[in-house]
Amino acid sequence: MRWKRISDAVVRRLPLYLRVLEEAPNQELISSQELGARAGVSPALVRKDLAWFGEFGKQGVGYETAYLRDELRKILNLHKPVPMVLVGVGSLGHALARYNRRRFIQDPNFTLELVALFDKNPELIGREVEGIPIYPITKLNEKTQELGAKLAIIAVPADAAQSVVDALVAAGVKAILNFAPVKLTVPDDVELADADLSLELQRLAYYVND
Amino acid sequence: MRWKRISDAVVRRLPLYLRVLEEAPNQELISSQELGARAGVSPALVRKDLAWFGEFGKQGVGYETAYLRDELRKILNLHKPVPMVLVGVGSLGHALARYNRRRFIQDPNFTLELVALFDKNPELIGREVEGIPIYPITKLNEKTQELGAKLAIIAVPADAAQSVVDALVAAGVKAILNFAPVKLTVPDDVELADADLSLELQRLAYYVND
DNA sequence: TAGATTGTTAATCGATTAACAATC
DNA sequence: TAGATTGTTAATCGATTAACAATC
Repeated sequence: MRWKRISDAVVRRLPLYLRVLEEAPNQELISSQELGARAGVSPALVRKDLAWFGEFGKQGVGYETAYLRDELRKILNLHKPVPMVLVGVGSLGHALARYNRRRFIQDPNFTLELVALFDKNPELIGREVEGIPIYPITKLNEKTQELGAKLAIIAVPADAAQSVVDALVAAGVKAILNFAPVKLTVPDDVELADADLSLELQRLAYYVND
Repeated sequence: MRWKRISDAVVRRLPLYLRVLEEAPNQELISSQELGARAGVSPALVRKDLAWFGEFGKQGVGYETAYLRDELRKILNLHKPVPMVLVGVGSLGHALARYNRRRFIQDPNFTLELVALFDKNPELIGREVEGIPIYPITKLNEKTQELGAKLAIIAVPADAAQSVVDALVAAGVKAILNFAPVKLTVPDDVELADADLSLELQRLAYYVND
């Protein structure tokens, strides 16, 4: 880590700020007031969040849009290509792969590049999705290391997820986005984010009054 | 709302507890200790969360698994079928529809039923995904009301998302899961959850040190 | 009865907001 | 200079944890 341990709540807002800045390329300056309004965050919190990483603004003036954008990209490691792998090319995995690849091709700001897919189904091996090859899961360790991927997406069935996580961690992956509906365990130095759609929908059902 | 306004942090954990209970159908009793351990939550917090909705346990004994499960289902409105619609049948929408439908068919505990899909692409109209019909977006209001759907999923491009949200709200939808990468606006009585995959991946990139 | 565990209150912790001196 | 806005400290708010009396 380049800075002291920053709270997850803070890190979560950084991509939000970055998006606002990327959507305002013709604007020279932006105040915490305006940045906050567009990101849905209070101006004070915008300033406090940014202050964890340095002094990016000028008193009485605001922040230089392009400069702050570049600094945020560096903080988020998005200033250079980030290779990424995906495990589990079922219908969800397939869709996620297409989604990401297209985003990568169409949006030059989006530097997260899916470079390999893995599945255990022999029928899928050798095929590709939007030009990304599908490898057998037995090649996971070798390929992941070869490609230098430190970020991974998991879209395998629940009962296979933990063993896939373990294999990814062994291959040096440091952050995982998990779509399988199970609680997974990772070492302290690996970040795990759950994108559990069923859980989210069940939560939303709470707000649906008869 | 059947109870006073309950914090979002609390509601978010309820489906987690429900899952643990559903995965332990042969166990008569469960303590806050055990329930918490399996859900990844402290025992004290489990008890406090549940206490917002009533007294479900017995001192010195714990909670009756089946009873607590049924109560949680009622709290989350999952004790009866919840009709749901999805707008935007691109590759992501398509995959989400398949994913949900299969889950609904295979898992009797999963009562969220996708009943209609909408898209503006004329080529898709009249087709179906896993037996769910695709309607033109012009029929959104009529069909949503007819089917009584109060929960919706949005998987349309960013620039179409706000107008879709407005149409859903007008049709009586009370909770929306949004996959489009934009900040959307809804009235106070509608719950909006963002499932912004790019944002989540960008956040994870922070943890990938060179 | 003795042991265990709930429901609840008080203490702690962390995150957000308010306020303002510094300064562009 | 006068007006505006940052970076930062202090105050507030809310969520989690600790502790324990009630009681099964």
